[in-house]
Amino acid sequence: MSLSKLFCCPVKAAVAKRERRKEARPGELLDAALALFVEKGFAATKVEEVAARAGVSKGTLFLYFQNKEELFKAVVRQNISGHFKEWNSLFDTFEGSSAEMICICLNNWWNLVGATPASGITKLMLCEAGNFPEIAAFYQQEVVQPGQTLIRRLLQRGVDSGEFRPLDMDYAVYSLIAPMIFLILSRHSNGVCVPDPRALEPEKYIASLLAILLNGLSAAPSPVAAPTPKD
Amino acid sequence: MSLSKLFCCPVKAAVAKRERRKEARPGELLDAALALFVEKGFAATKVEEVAARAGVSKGTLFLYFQNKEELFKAVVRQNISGHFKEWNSLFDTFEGSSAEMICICLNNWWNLVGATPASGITKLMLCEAGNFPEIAAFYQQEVVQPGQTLIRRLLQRGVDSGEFRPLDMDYAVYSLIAPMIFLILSRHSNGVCVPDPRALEPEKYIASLLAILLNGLSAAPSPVAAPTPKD
Amino acid sequence: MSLSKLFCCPVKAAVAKRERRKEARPGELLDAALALFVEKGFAATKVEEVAARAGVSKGTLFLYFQNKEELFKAVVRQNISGHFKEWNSLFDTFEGSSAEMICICLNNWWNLVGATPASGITKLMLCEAGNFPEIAAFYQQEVVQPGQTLIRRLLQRGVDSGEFRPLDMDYAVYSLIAPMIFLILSRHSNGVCVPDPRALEPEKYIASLLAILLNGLSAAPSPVAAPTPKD
Amino acid sequence: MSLSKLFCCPVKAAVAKRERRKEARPGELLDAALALFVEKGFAATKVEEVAARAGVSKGTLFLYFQNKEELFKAVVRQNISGHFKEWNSLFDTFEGSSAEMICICLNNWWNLVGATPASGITKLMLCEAGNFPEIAAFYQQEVVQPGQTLIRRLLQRGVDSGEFRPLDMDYAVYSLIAPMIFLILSRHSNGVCVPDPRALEPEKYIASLLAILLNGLSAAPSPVAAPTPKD
DNA sequence: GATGAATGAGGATTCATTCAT
DNA sequence: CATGAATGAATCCTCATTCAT
Repeated sequence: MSLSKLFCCPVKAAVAKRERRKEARPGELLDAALALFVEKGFAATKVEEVAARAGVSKGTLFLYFQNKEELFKAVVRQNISGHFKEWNSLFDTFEGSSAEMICICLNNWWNLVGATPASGITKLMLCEAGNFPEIAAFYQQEVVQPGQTLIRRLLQRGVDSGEFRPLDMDYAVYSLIAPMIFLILSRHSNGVCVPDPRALEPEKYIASLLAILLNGLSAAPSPVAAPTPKD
Repeated sequence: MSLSKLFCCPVKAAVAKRERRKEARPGELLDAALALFVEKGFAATKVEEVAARAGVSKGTLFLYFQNKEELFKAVVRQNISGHFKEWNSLFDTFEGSSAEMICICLNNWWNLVGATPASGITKLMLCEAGNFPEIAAFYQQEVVQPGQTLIRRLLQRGVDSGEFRPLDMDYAVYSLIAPMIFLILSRHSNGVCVPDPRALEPEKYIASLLAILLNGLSAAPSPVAAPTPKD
Repeated sequence: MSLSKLFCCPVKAAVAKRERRKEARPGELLDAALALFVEKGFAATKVEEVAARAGVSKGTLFLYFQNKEELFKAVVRQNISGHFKEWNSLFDTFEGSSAEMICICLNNWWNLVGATPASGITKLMLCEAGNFPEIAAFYQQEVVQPGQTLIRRLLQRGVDSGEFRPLDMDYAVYSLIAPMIFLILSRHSNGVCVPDPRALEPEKYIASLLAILLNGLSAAPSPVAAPTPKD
Repeated sequence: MSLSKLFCCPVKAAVAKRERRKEARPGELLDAALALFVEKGFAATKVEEVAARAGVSKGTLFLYFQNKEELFKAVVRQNISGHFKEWNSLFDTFEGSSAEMICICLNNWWNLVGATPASGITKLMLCEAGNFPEIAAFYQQEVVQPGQTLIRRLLQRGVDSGEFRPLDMDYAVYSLIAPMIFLILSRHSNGVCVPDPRALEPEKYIASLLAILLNGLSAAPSPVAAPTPKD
């Protein structure tokens, strides 16, 4: 063992405990804040609660975030998952059917986003969009737009290949988006979406949804034409 | 013109107007409160704003509602549409196909609920469910359960008649519920659901949705089986 | 007595008590704030103390002043006496000697400003100038400049008439300003200017000062030349 | 060059410097504190700012001073100039005229106190006297009283020698004290004393003042009697 | 000794609620 | 009934002070 190791390491170790905490703090606070903001909303969440949940005192929170609003913004920024690059490249290289691809995407999204705490951010944004227009705009740009674009490409691919029937893309995209938002909300809505959220198994819901949806999108001639309402 | 008219009538009229206003007060306050609660959330809405929007003073609000929380409850109660009796009887007497019925129901719902201010209540409940468990439970009982039951009957009717394929009802209901919730949210989410809410025409969205969904539900043999994901 | 009086007056009287209070509040608060700011400084004064001294609660203060800083500004604005118009016209019409005029001015100033609570504003400005640059600039423009201009005219009048010897006005003005500032400070300095402020009778101080000063300003040949320091 | 020099000397030097710094710390902190207290007042000055200005961390400040108040006291103590012994002995041995002596004293005071950072202590005391009664009393005892006594002896000497006219000493002393206080304040008042402090050259101000004052004090018969106001 | 992360008492500010008019 | 001035509990945020490293 070299001398430098003899001298450097203990120093490092001594510093470590405090340093590690210091570096962990912002993350712990953001996690606590996410949970509470999602549960109670921005206004109804007290900074002291956030601090307490993160195991620190009120004052400590303000060492890391200028104020409650900055904390909120940081929460949103941290939890906006940047999966789009990955998903887009998956899209470019995928060789199977579009139905298969949609199936994979939805399940993938659930595992990477929907099932994680990050999903709470959608509920948060839905509730607080009115109070944080800039953040809402940021979220729209970073999440809503890329997501919609990706889904549009997914569907277009199926249409182009003749796998799906012709679609009005401006509306068809929501056939996939709406269920994802619903799935997230059902987890945070205390019975307002789904009587017993625990009875809703996301994988089964996705499977059930896809069974209907993919069949509905299919280009194969359907004997049942959707009736047009004559209001 | 007689003196009595000059003096009495205006007074009478003034009183009448006032009386009418007096009786209208609670309603005006509830409308104002709904709008603001939906826009900003319960905690972030100031009672003074509500009063101002209703054209009365802060104090007056407290003549009609014990406190802010009671105001909230009243807002929810007032805006919970009691359309289920009507819809259930419609269901019992309807003679057409189930696809047609679903189509009518959705469009009907949009006109009677979705397009009215009452729809804001759903957004409100989604956001505040965590802070008002009793109200959430009440909403669940009065809206979520009956709604789900009705939709379940709707689908079951189609399955029973052989119009729809067999369905796992516990999940299939959400194929219809999710889009409705999404439609409501898109109006209140400031770009968080839909980049430009004004570009989303509800009637077209419903039509597009039904075109896919009813096709997907149809019992006619479909050449495209939903692929099962192998994670 | 006219009918209108019969009906209007009682109403007026009924409203009066509350109204009067409402109109009196800002003044009461400003008086309380002046006293406390002068005594303890801006930062060390708690808004609750100000409110308490004015006989109201914390919250009431914020009905009349946006925040503590606005309260401070309002205190300065209210207490900046606008005596300069009056003094300038006095100057224009005065017919006696300049010495006499100076004498009158100083005593007049003492009675109208120095002896009133408004004098505390000078101490306040001296202490807080660093923390409130804009207000300091405002004070400089509204008080310091006009005051200095007036004094300069006073002295110039005496020089022009041959009553006073030639003076370097840029410095001579301070022969009169310094004592006034000193007089004000002595009241607020807790022994830091004058061991026992109560032993300093302002009128006597002014008289003593004038006895020396006017003699010193006089154009009459003086047998004692001020020695020039050879550093 | 020997190795020992290469390795030992720098180390020694480094230690030496540090030692020197270590001993210098309290002084650097006191200087920083003086500057900031004078500029912003006691309450508005943050200990962290003081530490930063002194180039150390917040914690270090508390190694040298129990708390902020003790720091304040130390600042006052350090900056109270102990020139009185010196000046008193000068007084006892001086052989020239009293006018000359006053002239020398004022210029001497300016050079030793007025022009140095120590002068800021007067402004500080004036502003904070109300919040630190004990320190104000200490300052009064150590500075105000000796200063006043010295000036009184100065004037009395002139009166006794027939150089000055008879004076009411209780007030005459302030003819000299007021200008000194004014001179100090003008440096720290941001335009509240003097529109442009940089335009006020202290030496010229002192000269101008003495020219008027000594002439005014002179025993030579003056043709202008100070008029008595008849308010 | 020196550091700076952590603390929590203290103070500014907001806003639901009351009540005299 | 309606008003809006007044209240003070509740909350955000600051900063002097402590203490583990």
